[in-house]
Amino acid sequence: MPTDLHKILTEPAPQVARRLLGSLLVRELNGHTAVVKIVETEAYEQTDLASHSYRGKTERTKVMFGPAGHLYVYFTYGMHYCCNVVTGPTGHGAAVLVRGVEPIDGMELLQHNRHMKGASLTNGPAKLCQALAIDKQLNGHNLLKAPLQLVVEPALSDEDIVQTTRIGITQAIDEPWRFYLKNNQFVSKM
DNA sequence: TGCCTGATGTTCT
DNA sequence: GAACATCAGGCAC
Repeated sequence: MPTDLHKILTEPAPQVARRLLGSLLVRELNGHTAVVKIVETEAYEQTDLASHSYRGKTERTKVMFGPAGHLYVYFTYGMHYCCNVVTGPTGHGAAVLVRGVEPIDGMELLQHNRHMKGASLTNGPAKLCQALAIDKQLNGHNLLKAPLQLVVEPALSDEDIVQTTRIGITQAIDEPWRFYLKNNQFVSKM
């Protein structure tokens, strides 16, 4: 892993969550390529009651305790996948949930996977997983490699970023660890 | 526009 | 056996 990227991803999860805004995900599937920009994230730390890693390492959460820069995919509500970027040093259970992405290229591939168009294509954690065809087969995947690559872009200025409390959770709801880009239609509405 | 609910399976208590 | 980091569709207003 490039030193700078490794340095970025081993920072505390809230810092990584903020830093990943504007970064790109490159997905290769069936000879097609889709590129999306991350516009909404949430941080989950090991000390955080809402985090899957809070209760320690289990068969499900072991990826979160692995090296930074890997993908943690989990299945929820019986029908949805959500994807996280593992952060922090190995042995530390932290990750950044990707909640919203903006299509940059390969729109046809995303629309094909979602059977629809518009902002609701990728404005939610389970939606973007469906659009990018991310499922448990990619759990533990190294994000430096195809078919799913993370490309970190230069940090954005504070003026472009909004920081709020997290949504869609029932524990530790007061932690201000949700970050999203201002005026972006691909940020989830909830 | 906004609230409510059903779908559905894995994980942990 | 209950909780769950969700979504889409239906209904009332």
